[in-house]
Amino acid sequence: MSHVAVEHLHGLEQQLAVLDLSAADASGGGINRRYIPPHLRNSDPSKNGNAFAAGRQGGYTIAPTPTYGWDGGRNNFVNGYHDNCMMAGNSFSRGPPRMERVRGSIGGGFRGNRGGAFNPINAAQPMGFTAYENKDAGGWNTNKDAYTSFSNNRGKSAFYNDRGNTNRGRFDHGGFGGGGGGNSRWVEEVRDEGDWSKPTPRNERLEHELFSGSNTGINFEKYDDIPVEATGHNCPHHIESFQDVDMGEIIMGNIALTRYTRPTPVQKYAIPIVKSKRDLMACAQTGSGKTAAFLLPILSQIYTHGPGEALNAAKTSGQENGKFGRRKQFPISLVLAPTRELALQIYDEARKFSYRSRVRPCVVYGGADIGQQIRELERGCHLLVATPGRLVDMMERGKIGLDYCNYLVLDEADRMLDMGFEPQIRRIVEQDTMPHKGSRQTMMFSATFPKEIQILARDFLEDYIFLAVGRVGSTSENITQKVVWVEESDKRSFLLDLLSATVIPSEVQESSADNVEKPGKDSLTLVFVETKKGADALEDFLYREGYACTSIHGDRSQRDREEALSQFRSGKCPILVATAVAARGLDISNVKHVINFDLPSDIEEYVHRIGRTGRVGNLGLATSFFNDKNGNITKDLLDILVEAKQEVPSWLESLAYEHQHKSSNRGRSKRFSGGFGARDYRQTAAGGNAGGFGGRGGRNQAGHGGNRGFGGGGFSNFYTSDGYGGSYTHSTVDWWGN
DNA sequence: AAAAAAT
Repeated sequence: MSHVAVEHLHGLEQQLAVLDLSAADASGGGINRRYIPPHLRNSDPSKNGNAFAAGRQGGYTIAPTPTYGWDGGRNNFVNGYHDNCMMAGNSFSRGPPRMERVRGSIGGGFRGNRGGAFNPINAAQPMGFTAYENKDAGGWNTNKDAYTSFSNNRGKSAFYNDRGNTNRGRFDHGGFGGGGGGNSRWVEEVRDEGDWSKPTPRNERLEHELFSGSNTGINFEKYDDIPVEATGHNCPHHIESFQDVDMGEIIMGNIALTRYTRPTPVQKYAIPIVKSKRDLMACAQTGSGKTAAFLLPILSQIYTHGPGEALNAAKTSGQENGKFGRRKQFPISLVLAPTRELALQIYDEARKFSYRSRVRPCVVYGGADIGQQIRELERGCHLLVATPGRLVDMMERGKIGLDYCNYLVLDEADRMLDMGFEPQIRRIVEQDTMPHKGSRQTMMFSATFPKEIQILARDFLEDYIFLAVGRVGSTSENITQKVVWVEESDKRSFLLDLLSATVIPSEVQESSADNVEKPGKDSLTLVFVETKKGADALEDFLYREGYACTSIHGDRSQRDREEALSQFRSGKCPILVATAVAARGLDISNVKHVINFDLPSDIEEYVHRIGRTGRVGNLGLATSFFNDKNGNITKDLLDILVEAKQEVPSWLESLAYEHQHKSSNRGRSKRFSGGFGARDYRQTAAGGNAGGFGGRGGRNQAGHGGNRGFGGGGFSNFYTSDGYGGSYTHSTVDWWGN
């Protein structure tokens, strides 16, 4: 783990010039002054080193961390209990309280808003903490007063105006709850009205459902290699263990149940940042543990503060005619994600961390029955995970109000912009009833930090901390990347050869007993193709060849997509043929081999794809079929291979050379356009990073921009964006001319 | 000449 304070501030001017966000700062109150990203604002670089960002010339990319799962708890569970330790660096004294907004109360009388039979509290469970004992970890520290320990000088902010909370607050667990039997409405009220910081009773069936999933192995030493850099005003100090920051007994209990042992680097930094109510812009990949990095502290805050106004709004929404639809829900937290599968994945995590709490997570996304989703919402929704389109739909139907959404997360923000979601996102965040920035807390996650994302950060975030998370130390060395020349007509037979070497045919697989781990489960192969038609055709072909395989792409029904994914994950179908839909974000562990049957035209897409493999201890293999159709990716691919110290076929080298001299811009990826020009390189290195990440040394390819300073550490993948006077060029025309 | 996402 490195926390690097970069000493110099060269390049700041260039950075600002690049951004040129001056007059466009409309959201800044109309003052026509140059926008300076908050984390760059400090005039004393020695205190707040941020040449890191400054030297980046407007954008860089972090290659993905492979999809590490969590340790199965086999080793070193460190802590049994909270130590009530507050971080010395926590900046609770920062500025005015964030949640200042006070909403007028809506409607009057109390009325239970959920007549449904859903009973979140298992009345049959005995109350009292004997039921909470967790022999593994003792994570439930029942004596902890999470609520008061975080009050500090912030006190109860006005936002969490305790209207309706006069009877919230410090109930003993016995005060409520015991009376739950039989009366679902009473139970519902208990769910909302009780002390949100106290765990509700156990539910063994649910507990088993949520936490019995296999925990996949992880090598923490590798994680510790991931360099992280935080810049910004009064950046809270990072934590080293989950016990270093008080997240309350519900969270700690669920951490124990998930058998998370130590925070990943992004969690070490993000958790205290979010807990101290700061906005966050994090460059990190799925698989770095970022889902938990925002869910844990957000949920912790919600447990600590209770539902506040959102509760009353939800209660009374059913009473207002017309204005609100019946039972409009007012989530306290919203997570936006680009793909349906990713949304589901985040939702699944949220269910774990909201176990035994009063928070009810929901997920909405397209392609699924909206009626069903609405019914789920109406049973209560405190944390909503959504894809943008369906959420807008829900808002327009009056099913969701964002008036009390204190926590906003944009996950895979770059991806969402790439997919054209910006209008919907702005519609959701800026043109509706969501609290303004500064009133809400906003967290953005993105693999890259191009200009578009910086603008979004400027518009959505307030005085944010910028977090740059590298990837596992030598990830690129964990993944063996092969590029083979295969003509189109030979691809299928070549694929069969490849598969026969690594995949067990389905008959063999069927024969193994159910209780034995299927051989296929450990050798999942992900085959990427470029088109949906191609995916269908190839799946068909493989099926006829006797392989248990399935496919996922955007034309398949949502049900089929989810089915395919689960069959793949479970090893029932150890081969998945996929289009770009599966390239990013999906946390599919155990992928041993990624095959680029068709290479993508965008190097970033390539990097994301191969990032699906490469788990520690399970060396990953990525094989790409290359032929003369792939000219556009030649140069970038070469750069990646060299950077990752992979074998480079000599024909690729000469092709790249030819290509470079043949034409100028064409075929260059937008993010990597200009590649690693010497100019870029010098500026990045001179920007203060040279030697900064020392690490294991050795990234010294001539002309390989921006990497030397980071040694062998994860930052070797923070590519600078260009060689064109420093501007991040994003063409509005894509490779197909659309 | 594409994929994704609301219907």
